[in-house]
Amino acid sequence: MRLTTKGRFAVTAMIDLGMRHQRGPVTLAGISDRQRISLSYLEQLFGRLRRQGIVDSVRGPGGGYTLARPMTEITVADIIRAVDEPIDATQCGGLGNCHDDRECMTHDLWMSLNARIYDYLDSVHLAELVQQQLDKPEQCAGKKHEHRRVVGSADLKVAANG
Amino acid sequence: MRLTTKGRFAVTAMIDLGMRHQRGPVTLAGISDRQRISLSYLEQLFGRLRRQGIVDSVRGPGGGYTLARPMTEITVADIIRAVDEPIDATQCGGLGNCHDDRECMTHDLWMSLNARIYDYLDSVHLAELVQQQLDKPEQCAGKKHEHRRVVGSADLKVAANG
DNA sequence: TAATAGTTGACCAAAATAATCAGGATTAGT
DNA sequence: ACTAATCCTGATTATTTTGGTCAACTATTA
Ligand code: FES
Ligand code: FES
Repeated sequence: MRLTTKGRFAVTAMIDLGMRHQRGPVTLAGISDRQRISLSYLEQLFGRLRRQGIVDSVRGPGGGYTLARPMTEITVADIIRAVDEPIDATQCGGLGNCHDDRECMTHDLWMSLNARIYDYLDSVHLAELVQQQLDKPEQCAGKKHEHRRVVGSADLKVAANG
Repeated sequence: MRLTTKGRFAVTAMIDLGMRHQRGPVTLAGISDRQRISLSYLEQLFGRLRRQGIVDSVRGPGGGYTLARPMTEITVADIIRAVDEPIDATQCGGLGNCHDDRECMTHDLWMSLNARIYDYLDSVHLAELVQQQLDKPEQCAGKKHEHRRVVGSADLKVAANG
């Protein structure tokens, strides 16, 4: 399990896709423009998402990407797993080349920690995140925008200009 | 929030420390040998952990590192926060330099996702992980074992608070 | 007291690895 | 044929990881 900007970009892009997939295929150029993510990078990410069966692609003019499954059946963990290929296990790489009993602690430890985090990320569905975005009143609709503190713990300090 | 091998190594090392801090300071050389983590890397990691007040250091012969707080008051998020300096927010960096209405989705999205993950990792204490290791019988004592891609979703269940 | 050895502390630089981007090739609609 | 889009493969950049050196500190020993 790895959690970097790569996985986050993928989740962001998938939400963008989820918000407008009803109106036909969504182009990566559009996502790139809206979310300010490099088009080349998106292509790479969606290449993996497609091979993992999370999205479908339509080539040619009028094409783009569309969801391969309903949003309720796509979890955040699915997305991250697809683009951020999982670390196998530990330094043993699944071969168990540790010769003593103590080294295996690392192995089990990472595996269980991974499992716990995955277990959580598997409980968050794309539908929730999309709905969460749609529920927001036009927070920054053209004018000065004001961020609500949807999250309790982070010290969200935003300097809204205006 | 970032979750890479860096944070994982730190967690692994902290569990090793937690398992034997009762018998006095633990040397990084010992952790390096047991967990197969580069000594230089450990020094770097524990330098941060010390500055964050998570561990204390004792120099000279018989020295090493010891926990600065009881294990029940150290969370996984604490450790990861200490070694893996958190990403600020998004590309706007908390300043809201997005000029249009749509970009802010990224901001709130990442913030809330971060908060959810931190919220979870804050609920996992070092004491649990240490106990989890101590509870394990000799899992791979000289025996050959094969590893699989257990990172599915429900393959590896964790018995927390055992 | 003085010397010695074991240990952290801070720093730098190279090597390994991963993230990010650029350009061209391929497919399909008009 | 032309264009809009996905696909593919390599290059560039950033980050992680390791290795090394030297100084500071402290317990042990002579
Ligand atoms: S067997 Fe995988 S780390 Fe020991
Ligand atoms: S204000 Fe932070 S991303 Fe728009």
